[in-house]
Amino acid sequence: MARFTSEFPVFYVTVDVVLFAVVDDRLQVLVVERGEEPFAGRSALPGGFVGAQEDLDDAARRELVEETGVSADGLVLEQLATFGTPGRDPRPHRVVSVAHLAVTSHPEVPQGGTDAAAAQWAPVDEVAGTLAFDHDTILTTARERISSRLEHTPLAASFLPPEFTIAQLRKVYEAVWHLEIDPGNFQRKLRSCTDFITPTDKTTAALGGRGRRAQVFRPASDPLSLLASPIIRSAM
Amino acid sequence: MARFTSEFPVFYVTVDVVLFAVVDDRLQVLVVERGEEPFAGRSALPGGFVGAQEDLDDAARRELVEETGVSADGLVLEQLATFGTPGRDPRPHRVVSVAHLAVTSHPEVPQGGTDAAAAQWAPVDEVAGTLAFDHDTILTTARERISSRLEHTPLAASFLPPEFTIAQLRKVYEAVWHLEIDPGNFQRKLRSCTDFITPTDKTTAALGGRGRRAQVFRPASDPLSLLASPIIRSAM
DNA sequence: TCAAAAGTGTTTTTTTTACACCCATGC
DNA sequence: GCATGGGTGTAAAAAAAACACTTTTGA
Repeated sequence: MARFTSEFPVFYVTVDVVLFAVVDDRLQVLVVERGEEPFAGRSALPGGFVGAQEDLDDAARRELVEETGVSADGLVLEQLATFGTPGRDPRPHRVVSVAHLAVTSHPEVPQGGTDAAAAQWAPVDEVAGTLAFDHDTILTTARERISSRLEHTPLAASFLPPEFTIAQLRKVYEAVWHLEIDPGNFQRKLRSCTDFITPTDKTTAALGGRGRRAQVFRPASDPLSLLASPIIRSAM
Repeated sequence: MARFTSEFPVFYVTVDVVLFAVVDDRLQVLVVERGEEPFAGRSALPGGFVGAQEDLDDAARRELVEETGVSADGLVLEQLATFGTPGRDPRPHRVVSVAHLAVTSHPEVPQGGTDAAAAQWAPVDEVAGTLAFDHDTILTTARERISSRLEHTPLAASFLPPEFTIAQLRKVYEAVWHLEIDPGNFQRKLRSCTDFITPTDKTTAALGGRGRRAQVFRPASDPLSLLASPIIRSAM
């Protein structure tokens, strides 16, 4: 498609996306099964080549939707890091991949139809160590980043629908950080962060569980920016 | 040099380096004066094209040394972010730049000789807003990252020679964070972080100032890893 | 009535901050 | 001596952690 002649080396540039969600109280990542060599049949992160006039994060969003069929609305996405070691792709040409971190609150995968057939959610702990290319390294980097983002920004709400309870938020922290948090202290702490969440006038309808109905909250500011200032300071 | 024909778009990949040092108790950055269009005569970050078989951080280190003549030993370098918006380089081809963050403890610039003639240290506050390409954006990103690294890792020692006093370390924090830190509290806090610094049996010889001689410290672990766990928690 | 989840109260512990004060040294 | 920077002491304030306890609901 493009022909290039130059005095400098040229590269392919791809994007890969680590899309996280909390499903069944566990941190899960969206992976696709590779249909072609190299690594045919192995799991890999969704991703692909960046268009000639396409911005990097646009490419990441596009590839994610194309390859997995997840919906792009409300999807939080930020650049993670770039992986460019010579030989990271076993094919002859040099491929540099700009990895992105993304979070979704509705972790469905529309089965059938497009490429999405090969996409599925997998618990991070189970899939770690099994991925194609250098995607295990990318996944590790992404886990570190997501932990840090939860500590320093209001990102946790991005794992949840627009309205949620404090207990749901707590389960996000517990899933990502892999520890138990005292419900009472968490309650107080989050209620004091008015830049993070604001109460609505609703309580949970009789959904599912027993126990007292919980107050419903919303993120304090839309759009929920990844650039927000530190919110949560310690792991409790 | 390389000829490429492909069904996918191809890119040039460059590296840019934001090299910080603390000079005269101010955070300074190494910039080069551009000799060619575009942006001839303007200041820019040192950087250049990645070699066909070269790793990204190797390229960053190489370009830094080639363009500025700083010594590479003891240089701490980590990937910052990748900038690839179409049109960020006004020339016709698409150029994606992988920016790196670096810190040096000996901010000399060997004058004369190679390309280094055009390199100089400049206070970050003064140079911000004046750089070529999208280098102002890169610099802003780098400042945020360096602040964060100082808070969460033992990176501050990388600004100093192998042996240093607590007051010197304090001045690094003050320069980067742009605030004053209580010397007494800082002393106690740092002395309690035994993973960060360890005392030597020396005190400062009669160097420069009046006042009591200070205890000399060393980084606790060599090599001083950027991956170390959080050290300093609040800004005091 | 009992278990489970929401939410509040209270106490203890730890960390942070402010700032007074002593020590050592050059001028 | 005295100003300057190094370093310690101490107490108040704030934050974090632990955990008992009350409330509200479904079964």
